[in-house]
Amino acid sequence: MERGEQAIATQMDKTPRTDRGRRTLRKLLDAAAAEFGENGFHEASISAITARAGVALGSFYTYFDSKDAIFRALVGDMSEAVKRAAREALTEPMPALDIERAALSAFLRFATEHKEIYRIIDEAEFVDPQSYREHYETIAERILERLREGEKAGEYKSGLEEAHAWAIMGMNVFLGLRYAIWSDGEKSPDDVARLANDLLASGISKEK
Amino acid sequence: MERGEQAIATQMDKTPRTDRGRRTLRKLLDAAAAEFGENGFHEASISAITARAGVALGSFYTYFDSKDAIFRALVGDMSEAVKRAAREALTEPMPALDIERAALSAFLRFATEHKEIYRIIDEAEFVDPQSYREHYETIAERILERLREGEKAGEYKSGLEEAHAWAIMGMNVFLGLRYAIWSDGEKSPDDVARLANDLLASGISKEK
Amino acid sequence: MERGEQAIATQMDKTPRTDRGRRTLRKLLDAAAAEFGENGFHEASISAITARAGVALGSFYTYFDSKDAIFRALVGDMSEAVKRAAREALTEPMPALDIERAALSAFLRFATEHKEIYRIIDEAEFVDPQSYREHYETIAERILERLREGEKAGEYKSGLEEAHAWAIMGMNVFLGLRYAIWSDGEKSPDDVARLANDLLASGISKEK
Amino acid sequence: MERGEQAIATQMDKTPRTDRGRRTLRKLLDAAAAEFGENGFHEASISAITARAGVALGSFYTYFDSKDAIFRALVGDMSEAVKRAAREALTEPMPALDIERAALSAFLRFATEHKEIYRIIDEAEFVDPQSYREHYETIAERILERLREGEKAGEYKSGLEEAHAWAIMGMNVFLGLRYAIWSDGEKSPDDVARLANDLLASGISKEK
DNA sequence: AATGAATGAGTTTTCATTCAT
DNA sequence: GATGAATGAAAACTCATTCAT
Repeated sequence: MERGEQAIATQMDKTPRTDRGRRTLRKLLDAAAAEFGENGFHEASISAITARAGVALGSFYTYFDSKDAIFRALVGDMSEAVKRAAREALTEPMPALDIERAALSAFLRFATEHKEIYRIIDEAEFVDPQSYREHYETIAERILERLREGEKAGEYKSGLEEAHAWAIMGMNVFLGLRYAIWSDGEKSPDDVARLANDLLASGISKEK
Repeated sequence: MERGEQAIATQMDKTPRTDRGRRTLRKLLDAAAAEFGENGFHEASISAITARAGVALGSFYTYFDSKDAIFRALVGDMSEAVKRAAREALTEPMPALDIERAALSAFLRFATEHKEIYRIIDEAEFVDPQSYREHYETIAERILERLREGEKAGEYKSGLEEAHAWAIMGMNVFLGLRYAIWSDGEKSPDDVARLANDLLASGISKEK
Repeated sequence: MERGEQAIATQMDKTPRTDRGRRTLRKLLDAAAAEFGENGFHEASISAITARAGVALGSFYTYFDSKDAIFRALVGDMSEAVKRAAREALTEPMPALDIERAALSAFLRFATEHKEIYRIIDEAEFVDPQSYREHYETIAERILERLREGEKAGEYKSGLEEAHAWAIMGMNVFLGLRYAIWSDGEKSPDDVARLANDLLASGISKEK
Repeated sequence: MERGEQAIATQMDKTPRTDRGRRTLRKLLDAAAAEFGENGFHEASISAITARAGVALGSFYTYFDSKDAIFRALVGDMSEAVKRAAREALTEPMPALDIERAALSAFLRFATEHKEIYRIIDEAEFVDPQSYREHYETIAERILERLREGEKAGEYKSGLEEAHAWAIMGMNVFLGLRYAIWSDGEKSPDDVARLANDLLASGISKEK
């Protein structure tokens, strides 16, 4: 969570004006990520968050209007972080397929480091449906753009469309669930990504 | 929910002995499915469920031990129903790829009819993690079995493994989310299934 | 508070269905009257009310939706009780002036018995302004009607109007404050009423 | 609120020493009058007052010891202001009855201009009962003095006593409530005062 | 079996007041 | 004097669960 406070704070017009305030806000966001990740939105209590952050209960409300508000801030934050992780893995030009592989690999690595991301984003389906939907729609769009570019470059078949993007995203998400969250490292991110990339490239049918 | 009471009740040793009892149990399950589907586990209240079912609050505990219990029963029920829907679509022998297509198509149809499954199963991640995990693990196993059979039959490449099953399941789930839950019918289940089947068959790379 | 539960309960669709329930509702109303009377709305707490009533905190919400709700119920109840006290003093036909005297006397007696009435109705100005206003408007109307009748009967001057009713009500309310609430009985209700009645009858100017 | 800071500040030994300080105190008092008038004591918050006054939250405590303290200061201030308004209307010698009329008229005018007095003084009943009582007792005394003078001057009947003063005060207060606070100007202060004066002079009985 | 009243632990939220800068 | 962050006690309210009838 290296950035975001700026933007988040702006949305709340509770922007801290002092340095001390900025430090407290940061402590609260980190504590909330941990709490929500470990216990889920409903089990997490404000007082657990403030205890973890080492501030008084009331201080929470200096920075956020409600439990929902900090959750929403966090979802935006994580959503941004996931996308950034992918973006950062894609700096240099690569063949279209390699881009997908690198993106998945980066995502798996990120999810392994931040297992709480699944809980938090999944729980948004219930706590803040709009940002849940936006999260996936944005990612699907980005994938679709890449498909179009690969198509234009003659590396992909023609006729690719939104549904392909959702299919690819689904693959990635579930591979992440299985191998980043529920696994103890039996398969490395690169191995999983390579395997998925083969599937994506040429499917599973036996070539005749 | 055409069946299930028997099994559910068994899990609870609160099997109703009279006809009247069986009717009440059924009313409660249906009401719970609707409530949990509309409002999610935490927003749903026992009293809302009993009100919907038209029975007294206290009667709930004649049939279930707790709020968790009825939720768990429901997850099992829906999980079972999803699998059954797939199974029913797969009675006659078909080429391996066609089986996958038919299964996806059946799932999409089922999800369209029962939009509440997504909420209920997704929420199990938080309320009853074990059955959430079991749900997906069971489905992945079934897919893997089919992959192995297709492999044996020479229709699929060799080297298919668990990860492929998870990738396929992820595709299916996200296509369901996008086209069964969040769509107003812009794409028919069959269209989506065909498209996904092509991807599965031969991937997206331009063949040389 | 001899009546009212019926009406009050109706307004809340939380009508108790059993006898036990009706008894609890009554206990809560009485406890609330005492609490609000002694401590005022804001100092009174739900838990103090339930403690006084000898029921559990949660039971409060079986009968009322909020602290406001029970207060409102109580204001209606007391408002009704004040009017009833006046009405009961006015059963037999009397000369117009005597009616006013009897009404004031009855009011003073009632206020002496139920000192909490002032606090509760006065506080309605802040907690439930509408019923505060309605309370006084209704009483003023009743007085005005009586003035009109006395006028018609040739006992009162002509030209009496709403403002006279408010003036009379103000006299009565402040005499009640001074001699029913803030006095230790130095002047009997009848004495005060007689004195006010003289003022009302012929004013304070020296007749020429 | 043209004066008072001096006196108020004295009661608090927090008298501002600089000009800037005096300006801040004034801003706080005005803001508090507005807040308490609009929202009542309990709904009003210190932070709303300081926000309105355009000063920092903490600055409040440079001038007042507590929320109660500023409220009490305000009640004293308004109480004083009401009396002053009456006093100012009574500079030249007049017949006794005319004095009462002029006093009422002045009061109604004042209340029309400062509708917040009613809320603030009425709320004192709950927040600071002592000053509430003092407020009315002082006014009643003043009225009683005037009655005695009119009596001595042979303009009033003999036998007038405290109760008459309270009756007159009640009339005035309720006429103010009805025609200064709850009216949109349908009746001018002078009209109301004249009408009340007639009632006071000779009552409502038909003369024989 | 059914009913609906009773229970009370647990949570969010508010806000007057204090304090460090 | 001014600022605004920090504090924590206090209170309303919810609701799963129990229980008497």
